[in-house]
Amino acid sequence: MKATDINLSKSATMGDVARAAGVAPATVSRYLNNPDVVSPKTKHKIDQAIRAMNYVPHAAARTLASKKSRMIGAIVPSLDSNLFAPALEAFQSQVSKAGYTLVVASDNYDAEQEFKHINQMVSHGIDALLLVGSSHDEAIYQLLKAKQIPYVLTWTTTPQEEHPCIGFNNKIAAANVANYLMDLGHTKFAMISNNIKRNDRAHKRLLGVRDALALRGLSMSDEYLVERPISAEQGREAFRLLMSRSEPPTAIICGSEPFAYGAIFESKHLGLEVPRDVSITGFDDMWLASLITPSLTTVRTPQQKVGALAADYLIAKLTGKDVALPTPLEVEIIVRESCAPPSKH
Amino acid sequence: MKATDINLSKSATMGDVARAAGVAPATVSRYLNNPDVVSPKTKHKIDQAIRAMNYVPHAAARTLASKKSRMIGAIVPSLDSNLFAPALEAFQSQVSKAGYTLVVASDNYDAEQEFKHINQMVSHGIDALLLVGSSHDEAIYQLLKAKQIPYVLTWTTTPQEEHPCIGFNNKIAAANVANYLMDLGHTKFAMISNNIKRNDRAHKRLLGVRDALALRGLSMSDEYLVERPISAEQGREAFRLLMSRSEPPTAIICGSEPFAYGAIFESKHLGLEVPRDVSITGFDDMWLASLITPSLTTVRTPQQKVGALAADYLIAKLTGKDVALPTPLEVEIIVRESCAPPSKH
DNA sequence: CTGTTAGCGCCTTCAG
DNA sequence: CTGAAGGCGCTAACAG
Repeated sequence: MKATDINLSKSATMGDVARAAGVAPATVSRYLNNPDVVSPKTKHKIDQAIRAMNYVPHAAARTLASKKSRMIGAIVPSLDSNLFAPALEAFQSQVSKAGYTLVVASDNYDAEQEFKHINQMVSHGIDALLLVGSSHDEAIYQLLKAKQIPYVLTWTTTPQEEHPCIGFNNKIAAANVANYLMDLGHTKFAMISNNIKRNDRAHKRLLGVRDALALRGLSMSDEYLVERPISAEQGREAFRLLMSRSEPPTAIICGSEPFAYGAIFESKHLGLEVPRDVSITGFDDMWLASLITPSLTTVRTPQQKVGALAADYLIAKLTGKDVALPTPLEVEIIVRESCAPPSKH
Repeated sequence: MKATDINLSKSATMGDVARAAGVAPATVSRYLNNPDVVSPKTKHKIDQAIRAMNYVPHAAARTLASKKSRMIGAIVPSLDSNLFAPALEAFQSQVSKAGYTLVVASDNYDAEQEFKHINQMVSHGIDALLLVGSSHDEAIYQLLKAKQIPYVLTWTTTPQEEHPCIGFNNKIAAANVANYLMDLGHTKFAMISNNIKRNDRAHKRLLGVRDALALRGLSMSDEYLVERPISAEQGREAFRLLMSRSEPPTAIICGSEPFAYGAIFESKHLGLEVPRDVSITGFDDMWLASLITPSLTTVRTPQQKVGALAADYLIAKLTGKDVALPTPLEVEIIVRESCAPPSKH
């Protein structure tokens, strides 16, 4: 009923608004982008006209003329899986609060897909970009640099590189877990991990474990490293496999939490008792960790914080503000029931 | 090293490509949008030029000139929570496969936020839009209609309305659950549900239960309906509350699966045994359903299918193809261990 | 504080 | 099958 019907077929343009308000288009533009420099009087007139005509600025035209799209991109390995969801939710929240629109894509841990998506996003003119992990095609960095698009790498920290990162130290976190288990007396370790070639976080966690073991003169042979796609179901299978070894491990470090859930569930099917027969650790501290029986000893990672900080960083960067270099986030081992000293026999 | 350095500061434009290829910009445009009408010879020249200069079309300019942004929007209640993640992942996959870019936002079940996001997306020129559920501000439909933007409502089916929907019948699904429990002999029901005012799917599920009960001369009073934000933790609390009633229910229907998980975990704390002391049902059949003890009787909903079909529908619509009216998807009760006849006493 | 003037990069008739 | 010309809606100097 409103004045909507004025432009049912053709949306009102800035020109229309300007005419209706009796000002020049440029003034309307100012009203929109820099209201402070417009006199209250004309401001009012423009405001009236805008809501009367139900005017909505044309973002593409704006992008074309201003070189700023007000869109921010995010590429995650997977939208499914709770692994990145909390961070993405926080990211989207901050991003939209700042008036930006979020563009997302998932690459399924596939570098080619990632590259394709980034190209598409760049073509769409995204102003900034969130990436997960630290291993990305060099061409990507070149592209981003050429187009001067700010970006952050999340879930990682690589002080030696010059890429801005927001995350925690996966290697140290995993080493801490290994140390905790060694303190309990474990020496026979196994690890269930995502593909270490394609997933740099998984890789770093493995390194952390290996380093920690080495420091105490221990090691983990390759047969005790099981690489799987991340899911509880895969965790079950991996667990079964590991426990069927002639010499089963006394502690299993799961590089991703769903593996740990699967392992714990499967232990019941196998008639094994956690932690008496085998200790299990997770990674992330998802909601199920405290509810499952036995509850899961794991490392708590600041997921929403990663998302929120990443957004803050990018937005600050876009706003031209001073941007504090993000420092690695803290990570904490949550001790629950799934670990115990190895049983002697 | 490539010819990338040609335009480090300023990206190559179509004009640049045209000049390099010795043709007119219009021809390059054709090559991009309608290759078939370009001769193989010039096609080759243009191709060369494009990859030599590392040319990437400027999406905003394209949108401005063509009125098509090649972006598709999706607004979901939450990116977190596995509730919509599988569907969104499938949606994104199809969408990007078709060359579109996905724009997303979450509205936290808040109508105002949803409206704001839609406006923003429309301003950005999205070509199509995915929405969740059937209750949306009338202004939204008007806007979409005015701008002629195809859309789908997902997770719902409302044949009486003229909105295209892709989903299943929540009411019937819930009624089936109630019937299943009544067949087992239950008469004292409770339901744990998300806010029924803000979440139309939750509302429909409640109606389904109520209707089914009524058909057999039963009913559920308001004290046995507990409304909570969706999470296992809330499910625990709701369960505790319900079981502390002087006359506890013998069957609890959970409108969302996390509630059921929480209820089952909490039952152990309370020294109750499921299903002996109380039967519990879920809704969605998430991965945990089969792993938890007791495993969860629930209704399996075709989540990725919803996402994939929604994408197919919208893309077909955009392509101008004949679009079959989507029919309601099937839903299936998965009988596991969490339900049994009520114990007599 | 406001109006004028040029484009931004591409698509789309319309001719040829 | 290809080229030329105009404009999509907005912003960004530049004057006034």
